[in-house]
Amino acid sequence: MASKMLLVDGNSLMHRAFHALPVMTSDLGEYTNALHGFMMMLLRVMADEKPELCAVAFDRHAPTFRHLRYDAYKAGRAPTPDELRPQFDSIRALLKEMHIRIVEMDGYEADDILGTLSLMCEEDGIDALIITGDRDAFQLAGPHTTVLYTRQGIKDTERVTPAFIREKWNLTPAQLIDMKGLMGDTSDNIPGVSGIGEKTAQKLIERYGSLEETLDHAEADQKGKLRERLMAGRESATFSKWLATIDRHAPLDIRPADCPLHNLKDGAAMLNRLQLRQVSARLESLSDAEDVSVSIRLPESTSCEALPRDEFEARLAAMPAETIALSFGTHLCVAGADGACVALRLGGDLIDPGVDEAEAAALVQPLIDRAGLVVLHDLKRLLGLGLRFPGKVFDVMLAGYLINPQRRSFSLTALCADQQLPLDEDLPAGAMLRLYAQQAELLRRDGLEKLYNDIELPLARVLFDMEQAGILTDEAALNALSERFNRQVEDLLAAIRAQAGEELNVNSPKQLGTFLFEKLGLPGGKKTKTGWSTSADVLEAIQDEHPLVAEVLEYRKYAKLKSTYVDALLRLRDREGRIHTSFDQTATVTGRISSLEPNLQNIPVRTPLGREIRRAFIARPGFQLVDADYSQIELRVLAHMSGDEVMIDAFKKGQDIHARTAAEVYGVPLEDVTAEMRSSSKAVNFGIVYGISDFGLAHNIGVSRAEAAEFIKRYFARYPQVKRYMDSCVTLGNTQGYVTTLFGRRRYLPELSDRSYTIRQFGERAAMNSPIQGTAADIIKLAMIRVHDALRQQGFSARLILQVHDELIVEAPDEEATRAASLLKACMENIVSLKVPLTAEVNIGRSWYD
DNA sequence: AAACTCACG
DNA sequence: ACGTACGTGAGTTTC
Repeated sequence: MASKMLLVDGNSLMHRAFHALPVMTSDLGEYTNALHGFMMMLLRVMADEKPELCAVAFDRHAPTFRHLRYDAYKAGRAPTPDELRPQFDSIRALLKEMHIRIVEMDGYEADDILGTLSLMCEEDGIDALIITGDRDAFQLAGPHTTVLYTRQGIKDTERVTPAFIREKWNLTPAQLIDMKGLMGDTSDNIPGVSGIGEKTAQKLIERYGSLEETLDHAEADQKGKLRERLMAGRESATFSKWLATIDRHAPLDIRPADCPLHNLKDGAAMLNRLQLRQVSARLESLSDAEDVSVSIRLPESTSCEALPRDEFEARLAAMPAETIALSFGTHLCVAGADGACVALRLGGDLIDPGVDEAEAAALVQPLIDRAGLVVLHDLKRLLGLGLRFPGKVFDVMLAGYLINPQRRSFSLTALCADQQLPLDEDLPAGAMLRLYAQQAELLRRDGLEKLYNDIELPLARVLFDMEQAGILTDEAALNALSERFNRQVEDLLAAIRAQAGEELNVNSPKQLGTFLFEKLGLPGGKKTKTGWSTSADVLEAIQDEHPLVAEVLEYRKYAKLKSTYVDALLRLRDREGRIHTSFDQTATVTGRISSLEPNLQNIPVRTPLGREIRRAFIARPGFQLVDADYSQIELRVLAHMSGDEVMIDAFKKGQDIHARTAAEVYGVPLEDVTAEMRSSSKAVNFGIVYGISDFGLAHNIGVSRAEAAEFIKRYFARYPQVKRYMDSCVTLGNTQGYVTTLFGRRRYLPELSDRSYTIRQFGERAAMNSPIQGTAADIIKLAMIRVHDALRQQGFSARLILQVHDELIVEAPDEEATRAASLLKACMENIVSLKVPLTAEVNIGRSWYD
């Protein structure tokens, strides 16, 4: 395979980065915004393209006559801003640290150097990739030279190839210079022919092929104004073409092979000193990326047919099995990389009986057992059919989730549509092979391979085991609660209706709102789009106005507990009394997992009454529940990711973080912090993690917006690096279009460029919250895999059975409980090493309540 | 199916 | 002038 060289227009990219980003400084006051933008861009392209060679070119000032091109160029430009100029020295130093070759030469612009190097690449059989924000470089595009043009800002790049240029102007790359000779370029101070713009220039060059031909035929072919202009502008046009022509023969004393990339990480120290943490993180992940390239020969076309059972079985037995894809839907469909594709009709009706799913699974198992790689959709579901996958697996659903967690569906249909792959809904295995090839490339390009291989795929097996295990519930306890709640609901309902004097449906917000705010005339603000709001906070505010209001609140509490929890749990118990939730690994945009049918991640705990429900979740006889939860994981993640010294110090010292925050913000010694001070500081800490706004904080802790704003201001004054980090999240979201967790999980943020201010604000909060929430999710997922595997390897009977975001629950035999507790705690605390310790609190008890 | 409400981290 | 804390799932009513 030909190697690849990255050619960077240093000046152009620095200017682009500078103007795209707000001014940033290190704590020593060095300007860093252009550095940040430049490096993010460069590292992203490196991650995407994996070049072996790289050089960065800079313009070099040269005051002699020979270097007219440079002066002409310079004359048209505003002087370099004071905040940018010093950053050129810094970028040179940084590139040196990273062993990236800088190329510059008196009298030559960066684009001459890139033109020369790209020509050398063509001679040496190397693919050249030129990164620039200068459209002049388009002329350099060729069969082995692609221009990555950074558009407005630095997040978008356009791949400019000869085909692209042909598409857009119907010209060759070289003809762009002729066109420019005619039209000129005000930003580069190229005069062109006055009165001729892009459209006319393009038409003329398209017709005559070159500037010279155009000018030679002007007198005979043209008439009127155009003829006059062309004839008058002849000299200017020729000069302009010369100005626009990039010199591809600069006398450089290096060749592409002299510019290998190596030891990029040596730049880390300088990045840290400049506090370019995001760049650091990206540099880190860049070098860590594994190369798990896919090599399968995809068949030209797959025609697939449904076969009778015997024939199907025979074809499977004969199928080559280096790589196979299989899908269970209306058919069991199996495709091999050789293009063979066979299917078996499943679960039909009485007239046209298909084969039973479990039976079909048994038929295909031998093929799976000898397969080198099985491509499938939703491993966890297939495990549920009784299939086993001893070898390598590629799950297109999980891959799709990592590639973009935001899409609403990860069905095979949706994923294929996403990648523009045709799909036969009944016989999709062939399409799955193509989908796999495309996704594998995307995972590699986006640095998601580690997340896929080390987290999501192994986690699917862990979640499957957890779902199968389930959790035991105490039927008698649930029945008792049901009856107790039922009595309360009935009594309260009767009391409410008696006072109301009508058969009010308290469950109907519409009826309730009308009654409270219109019939009774209680004060209440209209809040929802359809009418009166009757939410708890509204009702709590008017409790004293009428005794009925408090009773409605009471009623709601009991009704909720009964219907959503107690009764639902009773319904969902299996024969042994165990409840099996389903974990959805692709439901959230941040990387958390969700739980459904029933949702065991929102079992009440905050109120004493609700907490009673946890008494019904128990260990089976002779077993204990071992429960461990991370303490303040999100704030610890924030401390790590922001690098904030104060916050890191608090966690290192094992301090109560909310009290420490209060001490900082109120400016009092830790021991003088009152409960009230701690409580409001706790709310601010939550707010920080959510992406703070003064309005939100004010709303939450019941102070004025101005007071909340002041609070936030003082907070950021004491935690300046948190402030800086939050800002950088938003900046990153804007520049690259997404934010990432510590492990590289992405969330795209189209909201940031929405027309609506409200939606953009939302995007900013999501940009701040997602890396934190997502990193915490990554960490606990890793811990789950470790716990699951460790329990088995060490011969425990104990099993992981539940996850509630920052909490893991294991069911362990009595005699294993203590050891399981230690293992759980150790796994969770040591799964990653951050700048602050992670701590997990463990409890052992017969019930979840305990 | 959407809206409202409320349970959790 | 606008209108907001982040991430979920479920039961009920209403359209």
